[in-house]
Amino acid sequence: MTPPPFHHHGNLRAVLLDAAERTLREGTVDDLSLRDLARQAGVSHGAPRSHFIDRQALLDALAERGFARLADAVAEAGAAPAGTLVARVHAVATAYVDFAVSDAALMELMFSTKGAGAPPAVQAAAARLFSAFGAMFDADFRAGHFRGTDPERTKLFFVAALQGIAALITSGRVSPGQGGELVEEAVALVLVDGAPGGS
Amino acid sequence: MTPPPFHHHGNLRAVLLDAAERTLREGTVDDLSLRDLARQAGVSHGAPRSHFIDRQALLDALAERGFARLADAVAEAGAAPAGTLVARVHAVATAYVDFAVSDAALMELMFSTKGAGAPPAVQAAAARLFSAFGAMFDADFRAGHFRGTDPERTKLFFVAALQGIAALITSGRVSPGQGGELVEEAVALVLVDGAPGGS
DNA sequence: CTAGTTACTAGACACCGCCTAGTCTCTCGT
DNA sequence: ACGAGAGACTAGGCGGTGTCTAGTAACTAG
Repeated sequence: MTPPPFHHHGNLRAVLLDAAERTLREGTVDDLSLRDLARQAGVSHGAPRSHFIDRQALLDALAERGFARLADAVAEAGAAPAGTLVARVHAVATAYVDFAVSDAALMELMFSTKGAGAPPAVQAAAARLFSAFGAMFDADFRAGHFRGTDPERTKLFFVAALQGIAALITSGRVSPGQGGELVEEAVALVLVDGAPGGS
Repeated sequence: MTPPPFHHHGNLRAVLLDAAERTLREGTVDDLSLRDLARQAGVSHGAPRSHFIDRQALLDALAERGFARLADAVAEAGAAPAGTLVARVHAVATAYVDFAVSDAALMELMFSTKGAGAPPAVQAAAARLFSAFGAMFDADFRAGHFRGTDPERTKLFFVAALQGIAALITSGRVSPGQGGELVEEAVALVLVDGAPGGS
């Protein structure tokens, strides 16, 4: 049953990434240690080097995964066919900051790739997230349901606001409850009919 | 003239903090090394321990300083007696994201203090920033010049938006130019008369 | 069957944060 | 005036980390 525990257990890369995500969920990015991950996986401290040339390479792979997961979560939240526009926007916004809050360390890692130094893979994953975000409400933008003049700018502003709200929550500056209020404020300010859908 | 270079040169703490800020301005937070700072200051590797019990203590002191500087910058930008409301809000917003962009690593450090684990000094400095931010436009809030229903919530949302814009810029997701546009969008959305003051 | 590539082990190096002991200097109470 | 104590700094050591290198075992292709 157990594959020969010697060499080539084959999925070390995935095991390391999973362990890293687990560690990341209950700590910060600098709690991540290649040697510790290797220990958790039961391999020697040099083993990860076969899959990640660098510590940074491990971090990049985690960021790429994170962007993909976030894009999925956002897309799923926005794919509700029924429901008002404001409800859908609210769902997307909530999905975004929920992800950012529950995976705060991952989020920090995703957005800490300095300048243009990020490898193409994570840049592509990030671009996929943003384009999915943008395309989701294009029709509603054209229908004039959003405030602002330039759709592109308004969309970008919206994700900026969500990002900032998440940052304020994870840094303990506001409570999760206040965070929810801020999300409502965000959708209220961005839509021309900003009445909260629930009330 | 030169103070005896042996013991007690007295301002080691300030020298270390200055060197740390310099290092931080052209690198990330984990480029900071107590030993390296000691080397820069020309003291032994154990010397910093007289002033900072921890590496974290050094980081906390940097964060405290950062909050104070940010609060000053914001207060100065908002203290222009003449000028329209939108111009003043725009100035404050620009000051905020300019600081966040030019001192990106410091900003990350300031907002990475996990939960309530921050020492009282930095919490106080952060509170001073936020209260200054809030008190600045209280009269205008009461006069109904801001959108939103709850002033407190709108103010918090505003700083969240600025924080997010800064995050998008420093992570290379948007250019500084786009950042400026996003700032204008932010003040336009937050004020009832959102016409840009410059045009 | 052999050659090469890949996944892993094991050891070393330099760096780091942290701790401890020792030394020097300044200050303060008597 | 002087001795005690506190503070600032030096020097050394410990465990941990990332990275590099050499060696080994397994799979794969010719």
